[in-house]
Amino acid sequence: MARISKKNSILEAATYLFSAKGFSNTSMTEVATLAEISGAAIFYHFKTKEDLFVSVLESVQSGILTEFSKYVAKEDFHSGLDMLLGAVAFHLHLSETKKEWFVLLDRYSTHELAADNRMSRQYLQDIYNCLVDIFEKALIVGQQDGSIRELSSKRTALIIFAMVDGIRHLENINLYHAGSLYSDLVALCRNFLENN
Amino acid sequence: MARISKKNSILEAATYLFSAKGFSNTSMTEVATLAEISGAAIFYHFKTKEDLFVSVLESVQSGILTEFSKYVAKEDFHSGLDMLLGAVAFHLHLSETKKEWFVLLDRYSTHELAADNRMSRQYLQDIYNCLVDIFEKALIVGQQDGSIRELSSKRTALIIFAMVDGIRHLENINLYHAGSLYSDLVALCRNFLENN
DNA sequence: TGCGATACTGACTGATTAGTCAGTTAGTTT
DNA sequence: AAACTAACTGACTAATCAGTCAGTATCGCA
Repeated sequence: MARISKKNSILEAATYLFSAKGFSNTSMTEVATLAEISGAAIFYHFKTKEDLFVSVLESVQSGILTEFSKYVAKEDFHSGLDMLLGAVAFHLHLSETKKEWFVLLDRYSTHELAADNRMSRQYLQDIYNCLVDIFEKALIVGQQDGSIRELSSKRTALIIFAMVDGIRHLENINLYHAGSLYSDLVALCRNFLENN
Repeated sequence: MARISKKNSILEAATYLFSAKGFSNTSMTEVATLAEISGAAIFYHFKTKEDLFVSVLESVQSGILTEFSKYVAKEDFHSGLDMLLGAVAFHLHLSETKKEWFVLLDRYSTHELAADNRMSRQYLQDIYNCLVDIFEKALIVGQQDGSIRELSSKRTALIIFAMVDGIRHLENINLYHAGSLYSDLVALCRNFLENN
């Protein structure tokens, strides 16, 4: 079998469609068409539509986790504050290059599914913990090296995550030109965190 | 006709269901059952399902606009900074008491519909402009009375809106206890805006 | 009383959907 | 070459859905 498994092209098609149109607005037939496979073939690889969705979520989880660990491994910072601002910028950057992932996470149906599907819930938890942890770690480093003032690292990490997330949403609703706010956001973070 | 029009109970049922389950996961039959009316009766009052949704959005728009104008009319502030922090708190408060409204606004389908429905787009624009304007006005007042330092009121208003919105989302994903972050958020705003 | 309009109902339809299944093809092993 | 298996297909089904329609009940009003 020279070509990479059809299973993968189903996953890719499903990721794109679930992200672009949502779970219930995407039919298995559409996924099959995009993956260039018969409708029935999907049910050979994935038991149900929900099963397919969980697999998509799994691949998003693995994608986000590896992207962030690659980023952390590569970059080298002068201070905790720089590390945090860099993480904010990288988060915003990744959410543009891998928009499908983040749009999928923003969809309510994703969280509704996670409410009664253990594995989905776990994947979501992994993702959010990864996204928040990177801020928290930077905050702790920054407080140790003196670049960031004293404050609860856990709560502050959540607040910063909420801010970044909020900016992303603002961009998605397409009423305001939120892209131009990235620099303001970074400035706000610096201003708020810096050890005067 | 002693009882208030059935049209209203359809709207109420639809608001609840569209918010709780999403547009495509809510069937007209469900709406009818909850409104205690026959399935066909909905189509007497509303031409299509999309038409019903637009009416729901209209009622949410009118609800949010009146709630905020009532708030603005009632409260009286010492300074622009107090006005802004009050608006943040009120926004968070309203999003708890009228959760259906805000959940509906968070749903992707709402924005997808607005993308090719002029009236929906207008209602959404009204809502977001209302929510952002209240921050912008407070920022301008605060800069005039000296309680808030110099910064772009438009961009800062958007950032603050994004923050508040982000906190709301964080609460909805139900992984973190975001309610406890309200005070941290207000503190951050004060710290960032205050004219040292 | 009777007319017309408003507000509804039950029974239906055509389209779409997730999922099934019996069978076929292609590759691997013996 | 025969046997076995993994990957896949086309044709189907049962359920659900938005929307239609012909008819009915209830009302104000002439």
